[in-house]
Amino acid sequence: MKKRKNFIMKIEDNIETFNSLLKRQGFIWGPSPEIYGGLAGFYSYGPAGMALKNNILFLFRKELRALGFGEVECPTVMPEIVWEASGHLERFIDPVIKCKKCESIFRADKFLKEKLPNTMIDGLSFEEMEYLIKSNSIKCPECDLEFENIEDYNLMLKTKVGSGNTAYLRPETATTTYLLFNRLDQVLRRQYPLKVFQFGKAFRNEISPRQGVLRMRSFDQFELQFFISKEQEFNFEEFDSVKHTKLPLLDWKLQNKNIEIPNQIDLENAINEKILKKPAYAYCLYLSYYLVSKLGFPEEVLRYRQHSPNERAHYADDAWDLEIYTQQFGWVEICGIHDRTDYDLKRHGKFSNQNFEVRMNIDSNEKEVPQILEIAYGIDRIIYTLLETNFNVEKDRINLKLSDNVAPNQVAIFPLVKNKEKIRLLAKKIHNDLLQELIYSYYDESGSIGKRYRRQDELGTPYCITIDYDSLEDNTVTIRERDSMKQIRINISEILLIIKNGIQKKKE
RNA sequence: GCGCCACUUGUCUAGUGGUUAGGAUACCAGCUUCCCAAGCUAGUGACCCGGGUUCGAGUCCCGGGUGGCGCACCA
Repeated sequence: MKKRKNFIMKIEDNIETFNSLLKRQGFIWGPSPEIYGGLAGFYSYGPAGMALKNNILFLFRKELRALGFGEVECPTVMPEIVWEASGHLERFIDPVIKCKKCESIFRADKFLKEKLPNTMIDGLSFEEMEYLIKSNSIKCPECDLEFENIEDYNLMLKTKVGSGNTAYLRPETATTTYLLFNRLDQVLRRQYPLKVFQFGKAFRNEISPRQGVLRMRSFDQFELQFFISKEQEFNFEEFDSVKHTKLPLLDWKLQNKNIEIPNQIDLENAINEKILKKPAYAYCLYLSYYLVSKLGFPEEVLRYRQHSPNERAHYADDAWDLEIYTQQFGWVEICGIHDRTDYDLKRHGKFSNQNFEVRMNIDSNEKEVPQILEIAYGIDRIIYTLLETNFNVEKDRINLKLSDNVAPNQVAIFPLVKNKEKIRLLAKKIHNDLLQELIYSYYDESGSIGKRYRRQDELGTPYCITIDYDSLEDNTVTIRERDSMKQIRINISEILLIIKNGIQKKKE
């Protein structure tokens, strides 16, 4: 009889393998709703993705609590006046001209600037721009038809509340945090800088969302705010303890020279060399790095890139992006650090007729409107980049090298064979005991032992514990480490400690 | 939004007008198994949606959706 050749499945080391892993293992699904064909820019998280996300949120919250931050949560819908005050209404509505024939769409102001280089376009009203189009007989470059009126394309999702009041879904969480300023000032007892953060959904009606979860129309932000005095920005206590931290900084002057490689520079030097202006802002760069460093990104994929002056948002005095290098999309912004000055509070003070001037320095009677420094993470982008940069194809397996503290399953428990009842029962007992200790344990008895190891490797589970015949005699089990695939034999009573502290301690 | 291309089970794919829509893998049930995707047996599961052409459409045509690339957009 002919023996069938062992089938060895070749795992392709490419981005398609990664993309299918995201779906197969239940990290990210979409566009949602998939059964109806999907709506572009909207995605869902499966159980594995949600477990990962919750682990990240838990870590961030724990760290921030230790640093004295308070957490708030605001509505996702806010009335029109909020966005008038914040400047988003003006900045997020683009005037566009549409060709009636071929449906081509252009930004009206940019298009006019190009066609009429000698005319001042900035600040013109829609009517004035329409007049320019008609008087100069400006035509569609595609099909030569004359343009008619200007329409607005609104990047904010608009809705009606109650009896028809116009409201918008927030395009960022930050603004909604600022609206709580007078409350926070009281409840945080004027201990400046006030430190707060908010996690939640924000919405942008992207014209054409692409790149999967990197440009969603509904996405999660995690935004930290410092309300701080001008004096404190330059004289910031915590800066001293972090000033020797080196960060990979790519300022805009380097970018202008087409330099792509950041300088590893310590923060004190960055201040001295005027790459950064304010120690408090430099501390924000440090803090943004500190939180991300808990998640297990490889060192070499991370950099800080400064916005050039004309790339900055309407409110920003200085802006740097924390970027991660990905195979699929190149450098991806996962966090923006913005010096928003007193722009937001001044505007909201004015539009709401509130006085947001406070006395921030006990030595002085002077009042001032606080400055705001912001650290804004895109949680979905963190999840995507973390998964992609931790994804590895090894000889005959996929290994998702997630850190112990973010992996969806902390440990998996297997009976070596499933047809020996005593082994199964012991395995289930160990599994249940771990669940009781709030360890995310996963029980699996189906297929061969090797297949079960592979399943967990794809989910990034750092440890697998196998209960075998010897376990019944001497209360020991094998624990197998994901990356090395090495196993050691430990006592059942040691499991909990090893899961909590990592296997390194045991080896030493 | 525009142009070009694509869309078949959970995933990857074969299928150019008549197929019980094929395979791999996954999953599930059972057997086996003293540690890394083994083997055996059985099973579930798909033509993106709508319309048209045709005796007959996964296949051709039109519209829509979604994705990829290019343009535009991305405070």
